[in-house]
Amino acid sequence: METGQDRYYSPTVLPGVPMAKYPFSDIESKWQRRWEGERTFKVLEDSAFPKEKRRYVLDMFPYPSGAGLHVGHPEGYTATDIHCRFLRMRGYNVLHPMGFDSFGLPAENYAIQTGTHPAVTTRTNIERFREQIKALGFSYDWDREVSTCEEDYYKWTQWIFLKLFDKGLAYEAEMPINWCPSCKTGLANEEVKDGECDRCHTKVTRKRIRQWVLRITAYADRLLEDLEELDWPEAIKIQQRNWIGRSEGATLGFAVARPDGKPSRGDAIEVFTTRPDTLFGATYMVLSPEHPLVMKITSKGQRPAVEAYVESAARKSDLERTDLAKDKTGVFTGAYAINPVNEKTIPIWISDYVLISYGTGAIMAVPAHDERDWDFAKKFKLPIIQVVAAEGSEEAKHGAPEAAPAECTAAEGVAVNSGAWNGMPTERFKTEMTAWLEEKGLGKKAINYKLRDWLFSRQRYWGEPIPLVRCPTCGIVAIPESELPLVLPEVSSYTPSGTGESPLANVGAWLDTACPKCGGPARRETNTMPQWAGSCWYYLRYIDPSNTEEFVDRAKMEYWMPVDLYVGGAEHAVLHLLYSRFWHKVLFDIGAVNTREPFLRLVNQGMILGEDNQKMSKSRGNVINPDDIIREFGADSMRVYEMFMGPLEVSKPWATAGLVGVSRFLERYWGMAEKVASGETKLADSAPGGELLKLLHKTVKKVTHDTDTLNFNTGISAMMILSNEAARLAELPRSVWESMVLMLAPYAPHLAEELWERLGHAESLARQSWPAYDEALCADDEKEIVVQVNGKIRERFTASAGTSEAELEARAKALPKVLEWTMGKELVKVVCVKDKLVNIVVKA
RNA sequence: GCCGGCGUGGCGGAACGGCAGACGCGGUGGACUCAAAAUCCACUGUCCUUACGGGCAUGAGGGUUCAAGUCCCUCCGCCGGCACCA
Repeated sequence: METGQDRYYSPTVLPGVPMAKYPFSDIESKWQRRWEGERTFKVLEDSAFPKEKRRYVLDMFPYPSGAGLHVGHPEGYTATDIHCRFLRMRGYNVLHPMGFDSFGLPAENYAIQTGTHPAVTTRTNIERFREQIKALGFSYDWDREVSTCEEDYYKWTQWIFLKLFDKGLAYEAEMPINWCPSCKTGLANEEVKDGECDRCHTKVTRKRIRQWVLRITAYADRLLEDLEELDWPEAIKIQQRNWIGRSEGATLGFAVARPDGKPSRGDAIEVFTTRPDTLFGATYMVLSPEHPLVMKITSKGQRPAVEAYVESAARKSDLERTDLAKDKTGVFTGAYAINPVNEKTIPIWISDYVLISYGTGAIMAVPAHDERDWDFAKKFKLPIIQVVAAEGSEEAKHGAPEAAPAECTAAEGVAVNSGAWNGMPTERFKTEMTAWLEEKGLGKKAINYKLRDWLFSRQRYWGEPIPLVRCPTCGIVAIPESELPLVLPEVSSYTPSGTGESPLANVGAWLDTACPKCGGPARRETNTMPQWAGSCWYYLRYIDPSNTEEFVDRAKMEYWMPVDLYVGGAEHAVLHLLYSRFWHKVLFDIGAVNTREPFLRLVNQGMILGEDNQKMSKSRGNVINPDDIIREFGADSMRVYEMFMGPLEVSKPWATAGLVGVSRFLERYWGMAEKVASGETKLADSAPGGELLKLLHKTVKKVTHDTDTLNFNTGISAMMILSNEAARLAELPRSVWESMVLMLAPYAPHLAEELWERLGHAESLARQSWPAYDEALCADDEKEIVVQVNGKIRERFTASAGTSEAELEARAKALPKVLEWTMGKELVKVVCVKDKLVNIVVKA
């Protein structure tokens, strides 16, 4: 249907949008072939580049879904590509790789439906993704591509797991886990959002199964502290800090009281508190329903009620337990504990507002100074005693009644109703009380984290098999490194087995093996690793992707690491970024990497929304497909438009209409080249002068700076201004035109290469020197000086740059317009800013 | 509820505490054309004024300052994260 002539025009995307005129399709495929054929972007560890002239610029690699690329993917990829091309032109050796995060549920679910092996689906999808990514002309070194589901990759994922296992950082536990009934697999805490599965939004339930767990909590402090040294968005650091949730306080024991009121010898209830200063206000205790002491201390009379409560709590999902947060529930156990500071007997309750998984699973309740305890005490009519008073208040000075305050407050202040400590400020009281507890052997300083260990096993097929065997005599045994990779076997059915085990449990021939230690019969681990495993270390494999001896060569790793710039979506704020930091630190500890942190600088690109300002989604029908855009407008237009839309870090709506402005900008370059070719514009060898020279240098300065700092939108704007001016010229100085083409190159590399070639250069401009600018030529000789009277602009005049403030003031005061506004008024003061303004302040 | 981030023309967005609205889209008028498209030129925050000019404008209200979109306080709205973590 298409004729040669209207090949570049299609009315389908946006009727009424003008056709593009330059032959971008031919140009883009030509240069993509050239780059590929000549390995233009292949990069080696060349020692001629000193350390400071090397850069590792990393994109978050995609999961190759069946839907193909959407316009969000190329945003970050374009940004890094522009930056990398710029760096190469500035003489840097740049590592810029791409790969695929290719284990994961979608391919496996498709396999369950159709019987197609996930590897087949995955490879097809990767082909498609790679093609789409290449169509945008990114300067990746494709020789370094990795794919996490390939044996020669996951061999090393398994190898790292064994290192974790050797270090005691991987352990097996039977515990209630987050279970997604739809994915039929366990989930890490980080993968549960609002009680729903992060991936499929099914409500998560609880289930007890045998699990592999990684001891990420052992690294909590380092994961927290080392955030300080990272050049990451503050928001992401805060999210990680909150997720780790470090809190300082004390643990202390409360003895359980015997019927006669004396402390029993054996049972003490240990609690964690961040407010040891409020101990005198602890009027009751609460155990989590799962607390091991519950049944032991419960009195006969309360037993039926307690048992019923424990059982109903067990039946509730985490979501229900937190959803019903507003209304507290609980049951008295019939037992009492003794408050160690005043030996008062206080009742012990159980309630599900106390979590078994945090702290000790038990609390001392201080209802006067904790909102949750307050609600609970009010509901069950438990005593409330104020023990903190606002500094300077009446209570602080003269003491408070031993009763409930008007309202609950967690604010700090000074102690009241606290015996000898009365009047002591909270901060000091905390330390003194902790010291007192330590001295008496009742408690000690303690630190707690919200972070939980990482539930690492999945009951699914399409992931890295965990390289362990279970031997009846030797227990859990790691398989020897020489047997890696432990290859994922073929299965007849991908459906998870009903028992909650992975489909691997049904592959007898694979399952039954010999124990590597004793040689006796043993059974392989059937769980696989979560999707995060492969992405935890892929940035290291890019450095040495085909090494069969090591996960990465030491010298090469030292050549490139750490990653200088990492660009990707903010959705990985805690998950991927916390997990990889953890693995990296483990690798650091075993001497396998040379830096404590993997990613020095992190930038999150904002989301690209649909034209309706909503999140792009199939159901909303507002999805823009990059293939269509490339076909209608070309990859260069797509690249430049995505960068022109606004700052990289913010979310912004797509507007195909806005794309035409960028398209026109690129066409102008083409048009200029055509005019040069036809002789309509003369390409002059003479040097530019005057305003044009100044504009050129200003533009080079601006584009240099903005490309370096990733402020692409304003850089493009500067090039537009220059090109608007240059296009008017009948005589175009060659040096101006060449600089324009070179500056355009990182942004619209195909067009720029074509224009460069038409300028008579045989070599690609990929490593041409970036244009230089002369600071002196960036400054204006004449400055427009604004004259304000009482802060309002009344007049302006021009003065040569650097004119003294005194002269500016004199000239400003003499202007007729200014005299009109100041006549007959009292002069208060005059503010002068060199090269900018004069503000005359007068009074009526 | 708590913790972040953001509110600027019709739209996307610019703006070291110093000319608010760069650049682009859209719109209006004009040139070119038989006509259109493309291209080029001019105008384009808003109100008052024939004009010259002037007033008002960066979510709302206060404050600091000679000067505030920018700094501080209060409030409102939107987006993101966390959510009984003792």
